[in-house]
Amino acid sequence: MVPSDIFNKLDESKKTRILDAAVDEFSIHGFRQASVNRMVDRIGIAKGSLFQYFGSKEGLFHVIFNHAVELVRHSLRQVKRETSDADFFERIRKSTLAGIRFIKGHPRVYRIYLKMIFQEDFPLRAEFLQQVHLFSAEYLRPIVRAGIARGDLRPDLDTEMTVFLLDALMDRFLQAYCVPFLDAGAHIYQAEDADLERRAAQFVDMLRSGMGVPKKDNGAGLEPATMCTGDGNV
Amino acid sequence: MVPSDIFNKLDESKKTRILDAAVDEFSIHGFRQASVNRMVDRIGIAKGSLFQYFGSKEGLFHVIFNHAVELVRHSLRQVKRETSDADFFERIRKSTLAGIRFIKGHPRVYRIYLKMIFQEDFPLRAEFLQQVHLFSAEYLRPIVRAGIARGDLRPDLDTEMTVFLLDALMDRFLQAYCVPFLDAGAHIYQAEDADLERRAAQFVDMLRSGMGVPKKDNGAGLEPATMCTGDGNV
DNA sequence: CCATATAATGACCACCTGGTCACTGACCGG
DNA sequence: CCGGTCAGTGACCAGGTGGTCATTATATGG
Repeated sequence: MVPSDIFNKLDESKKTRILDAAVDEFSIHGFRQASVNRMVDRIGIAKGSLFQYFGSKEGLFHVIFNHAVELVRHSLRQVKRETSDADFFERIRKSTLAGIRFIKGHPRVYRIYLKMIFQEDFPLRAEFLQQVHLFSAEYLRPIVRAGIARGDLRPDLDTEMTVFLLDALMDRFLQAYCVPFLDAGAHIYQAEDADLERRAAQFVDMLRSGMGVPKKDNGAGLEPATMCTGDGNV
Repeated sequence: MVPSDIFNKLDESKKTRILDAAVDEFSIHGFRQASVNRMVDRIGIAKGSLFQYFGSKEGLFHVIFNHAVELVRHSLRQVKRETSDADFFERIRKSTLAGIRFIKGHPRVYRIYLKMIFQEDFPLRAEFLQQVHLFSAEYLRPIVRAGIARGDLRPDLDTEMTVFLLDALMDRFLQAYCVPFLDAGAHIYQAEDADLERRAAQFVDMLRSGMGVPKKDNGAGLEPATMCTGDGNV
């Protein structure tokens, strides 16, 4: 659960080196496939020491993991504060871009998260995913509620379904940024900031207005008459 | 690449037993963590036999994999045929539910797919994901184009972004059905058919109309006259 | 300078992995 | 009944795993 006193008494640079190597290993290989031998080789300490510090591979992971949770929590709080009085769609847009920023700042942490979702044999997987779920729900639901209250969102929305859609899309946006082949040709994968901004704006616009032709009056163009012929074909 | 002649000459029930055990093992453990020893134990044949049939663990996986691709391809073709003359949103709704049906029919195949996305060390990962990407693009893009042509979709849509959104949401809908904690409280995970139908309908409605309050006139259906006033504002 | 407490070490353990190959025994044509 | 073919076998291999612990090195205090 917690690094031993012996570990805490180490000088800071050594502690950093150790944790850094561990994060690296877990982010590349997930839990099971991560190798304690490789870690100690890279760090340059004896294997026995690692086990003295953390008890087991799982204990080591636990430490890394708690640290990651703290990072995420802190980041979420900050974004929420920064956007609290903005329009609903602006909040979503900014939150998405904040997610991108987080990934850029902590790419390995995000990779560990991805591994965790889809690898059955992570320790604490269930508890962890439960936490992420709570994060997401606790983060998005109030935003949706506020959006309805502010009059940004249709009041007849099903909150749960709305949260699901937002969660799904924001999550996928982030995944598409760092997992190849997940962006379905939208060129989000490792895109430049400017492109990401544009994509995020597009995506939020679509959230707002949907994909369907406006039911009534889309004054946009020419000959409004033809656009409103009752029959479906043109 | 291909099972040896020796394997093909086995009687059908034995072949099935072998492939079935392999699919099971891969779907539970992914590639790396899958154990050939466990497979042969379960099947009740000697380890040497498996290697005689498939050459290597990777060769065995290749056979499983090709079979899976064929299943998916077939399923996609069928859905496309069945829905070809429906309204855009109806096509999306039906496609999503067809996805659910596929997962119910081939849960292990879907699990292998999920593992593959997020596990770096799958053999052929890149080629495979490329294929899935093509499937998705080739499947959705024509539907979007047809939707615009039919007048179901706003003609000003960015096709790539639209495909991305659809892909993201449909994929997540399916994931939420079979991975816990991914449905953000929408109760899609292992839901009953009736609930799924309702959720799919809701989700398609949101795609159509978006979440934002309608810009102008939300006269809720009455007075059809107002629906076709030529001028932009009401 | 020694005695003691404490931390670092790496050889070692049991176990598991994918893969090999000399052997076995069933079958078949002559 | 023989010789030959051939699929099936499982003991065996080298290499890796997480984890242990007797031994050694280092620091501390009297």
